[in-house]
Amino acid sequence: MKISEATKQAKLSTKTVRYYADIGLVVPDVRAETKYRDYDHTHVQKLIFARRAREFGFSIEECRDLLNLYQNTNRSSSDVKRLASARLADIEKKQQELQCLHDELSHLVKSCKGDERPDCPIISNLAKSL
Amino acid sequence: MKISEATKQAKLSTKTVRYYADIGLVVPDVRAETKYRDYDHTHVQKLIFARRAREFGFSIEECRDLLNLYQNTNRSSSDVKRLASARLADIEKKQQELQCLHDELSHLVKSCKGDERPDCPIISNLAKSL
DNA sequence: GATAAAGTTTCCAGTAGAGGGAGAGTCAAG
DNA sequence: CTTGACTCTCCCTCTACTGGAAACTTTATC
Repeated sequence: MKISEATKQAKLSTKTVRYYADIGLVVPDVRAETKYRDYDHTHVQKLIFARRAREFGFSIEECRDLLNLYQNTNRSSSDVKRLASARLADIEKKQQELQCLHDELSHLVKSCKGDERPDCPIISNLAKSL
Repeated sequence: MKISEATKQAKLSTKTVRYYADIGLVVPDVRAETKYRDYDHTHVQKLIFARRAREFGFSIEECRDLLNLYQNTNRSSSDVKRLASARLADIEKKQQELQCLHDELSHLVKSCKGDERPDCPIISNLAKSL
């Protein structure tokens, strides 16, 4: 199938699908005469797999690893679990950071009257050198 | 003062400080004869302000807005509150997304045995087209 | 005063993960 | 046969820097 059909099934943009071909993440066949990319069902499956992994926040390189594990029927589930656990740890770290930010900023927002006067604890706090 | 002293006080890298000068965020004087950037105390204050705003996750353009509000003694605190509230909403949205990701991924990680066998619910789930 | 080391300058390139658009070739329908 | 829809490659843009090279200035050492 041509690229538009593949993007439709995989729910990705043509730009993204071409990009994934360029970087070797999901590489279709290419019709020699027309230079058109030619995707089959397995390519589409890999695109879907990649999209979902990206949605989980895996980087392109992690997606590459996961796709290799996906294709490798000899893999052990521990290999996959290791990648996913690392990603989970990233998420948890990010969650903690965001929680700190949220607490600080919401405290500032609450303490700011938000009226037409210039006094503003948000600005004052940002201006503190620590 | 020269750039290295400013970076030291503001706790930013020289690369970053020069970048901020280039994009017009914090623009120092320039010694005509040597072309060396010349920072004074108010420049350093702005650099610190910008660093802290960045740490709060404000974009460069938002930092620019906040710096304008910081310098504008006629501003109303509601202007600042509006920016900070928008940023807070961003953070809360991101937190929700991360929570969803975390729940899904931790469920998958828990359900994966992580042994030497190839069966892996993580891979199976990523391969689902929805 | 000479020289070496450290600091500063500009400029160019690269990062992740695409998106936008130009200009040219290809394909299917009317 | 032509028109419009696709597709191709190529280059530029974005964010917020970081790294490095070559040239210049300042500072420290002898």
